[in-house]
Amino acid sequence: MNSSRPVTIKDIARRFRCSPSTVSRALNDHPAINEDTRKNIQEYAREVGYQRNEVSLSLLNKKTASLGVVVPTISNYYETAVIEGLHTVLQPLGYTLNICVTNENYLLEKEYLAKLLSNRTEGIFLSVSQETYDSGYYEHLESVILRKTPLIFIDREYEDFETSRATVDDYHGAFAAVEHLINIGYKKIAHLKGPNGLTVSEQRLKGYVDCLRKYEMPVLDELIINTNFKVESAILPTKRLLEMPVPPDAIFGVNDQVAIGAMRVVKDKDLKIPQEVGLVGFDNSPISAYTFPSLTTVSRPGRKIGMEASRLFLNQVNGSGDFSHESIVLPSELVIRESTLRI
Amino acid sequence: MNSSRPVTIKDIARRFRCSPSTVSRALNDHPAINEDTRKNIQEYAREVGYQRNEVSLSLLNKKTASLGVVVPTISNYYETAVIEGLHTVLQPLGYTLNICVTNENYLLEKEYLAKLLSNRTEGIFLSVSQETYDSGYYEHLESVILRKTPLIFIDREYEDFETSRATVDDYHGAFAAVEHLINIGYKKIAHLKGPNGLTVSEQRLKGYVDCLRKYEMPVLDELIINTNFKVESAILPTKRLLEMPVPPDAIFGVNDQVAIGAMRVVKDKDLKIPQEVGLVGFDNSPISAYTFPSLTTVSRPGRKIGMEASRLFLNQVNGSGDFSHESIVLPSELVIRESTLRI
DNA sequence: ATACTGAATGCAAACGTTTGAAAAAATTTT
DNA sequence: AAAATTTTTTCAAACGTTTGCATTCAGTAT
Repeated sequence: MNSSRPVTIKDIARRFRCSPSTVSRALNDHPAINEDTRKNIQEYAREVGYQRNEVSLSLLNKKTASLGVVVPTISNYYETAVIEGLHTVLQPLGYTLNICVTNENYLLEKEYLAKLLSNRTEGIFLSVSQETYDSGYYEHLESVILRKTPLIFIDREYEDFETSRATVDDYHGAFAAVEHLINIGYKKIAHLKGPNGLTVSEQRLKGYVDCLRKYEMPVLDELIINTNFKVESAILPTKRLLEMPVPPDAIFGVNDQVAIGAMRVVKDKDLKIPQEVGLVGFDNSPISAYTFPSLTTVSRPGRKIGMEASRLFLNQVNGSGDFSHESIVLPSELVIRESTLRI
Repeated sequence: MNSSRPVTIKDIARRFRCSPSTVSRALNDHPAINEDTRKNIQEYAREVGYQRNEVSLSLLNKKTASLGVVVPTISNYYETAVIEGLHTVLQPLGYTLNICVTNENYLLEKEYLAKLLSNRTEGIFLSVSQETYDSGYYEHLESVILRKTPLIFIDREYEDFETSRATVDDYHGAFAAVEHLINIGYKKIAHLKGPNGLTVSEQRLKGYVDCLRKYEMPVLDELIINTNFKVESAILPTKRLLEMPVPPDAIFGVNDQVAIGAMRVVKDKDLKIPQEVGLVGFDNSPISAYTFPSLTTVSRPGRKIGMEASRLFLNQVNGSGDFSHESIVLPSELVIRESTLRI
């Protein structure tokens, strides 16, 4: 059934009773080839739909022009934005992106990295899975380092390796968000935090905590509740918060999804936003501008992160002499909208 | 700088003063290899971090185990769900997914397909770009067909080719949505449609139109307005609708994003949902359940589509004898929520 | 006629791996 | 000790392409 073997240079050579070298040169417009020969061969090649076998070329040149992108998920606005950013820069340069989704799973991550190396990928963009982060097992990265395959961390970093990384300044973003709430006059600010162990979760939590401390407000454990970044994971925690004897008057969600989940619960309780409860998210996802009320949030430039990460990669590849390992931290910006617009 | 050439079988052979064949067999646990030799070689290989060069194997076996996924965008819930579905089925079978984003651009799509073929991809999942669809140029697919590379259409189909495809029943989903609005008692139903030319847009529009006709309601051009699937593209059209002398009392959005945009505008005008204006979306994206009010929508099983598409691919590959071209149409289901819960 | 130039083509090796068949080495049987 | 058998290893080809160097074949200058 799959009988139609792709046409090769040898096939063409046989047809013209010449050597493969001649065909190769003809197809590549080598000057030493007779004009007629060239034309005939090129025409015939087009006719039979010849297409260069890049696999053999990869083997010969030890260049694959393919890059690995290993991420925990792609069902998020932010992650897809990052990929888009990578794409924007790297596609025009001829690179192919190999996107691998780990589902926050250590074993899968390990497997993917091994596979990418086996496939002689020329560079890897990695946002480590939560399991990896939790466990602290980073042996699977050793081989990447050993092979000197450029490795760029995205967001979730690992400090023991000398690698480049591009991250967003989660800490200051969170800090600014909470400071904004305090400035407006909210007195009891809760935080729906992300999964334990992840840099993003921890950094945002730290921004929240440090800001409260700076303004000498108490940091209460019962006001810090876990979520898994998804809308529905915010529902129960928010309910719990609002049923406290003295409920919080503001909620800082670890991302927009969670904040929107909280918004729903607040409204179900017939509490006014922002008058009775203030709400802040994180990400500045497209939808955050169109909820009712619109959501105050912290922008997180995913596209830019992708583009910066590409730049870091290219620096390493083109870099003369030593690798120049760089750490890029993009600022995150507070975007004030209706959900905190207390008058 | 990139001085650390990966260790090859030849390197190991030299080290043990034996032939590459022996090393290869030792590494693959071939029975004809002496136990000691095997152990020594395997241990050494592990030590120096040997990793099989899959590129050379691909060349030898004419198998790449890589599949192309060509989609217009990945910044959508639905598309990422499809990819997740593909992933779920194909990753465990050892396939690598090569995700290519065309940005609805014909030239890029063409380029990607050529590249995938050159890289000897073993199958291609394609959701054609809008430009392709509009222009009707499908020549770039000829070579895929010619090479008998399994080609699975996702969503947007092209009827001139004998290929498999997996799509959602947009037509009946839309029909059901509008019928539901009519049943509840809405009298003047507008439609925020998707970009012209795309199957999804057209099918949903057709469902809308046919349903109105069935119930002998007028189909008014001024109630059908274009959007580009994004939230913000719904804002102006909805404003225009609501400023009509006799505004519509229900709006059917081509997707959830658009419906949520409309929701925002309706609320800005202080109109009650669902009492004064009914709203329906399409996709059943996670957020649609948590807007306020929650959004009635039509489910669109992206994950399932991905899994079905995988199945179609596997059928073709494993299929004895002729290709069995199949067309899978998954049903879409109405999910009734608060935005149409008129009492 | 002979040597020299230049154009056009072919040869062979290389990239890293696998594999059937042949060869070599070790072991057993007579 | 020779023959037969078994175990272990090597050879060589193959996958498709490129490329430096050699070769061939004209044509031109001496």
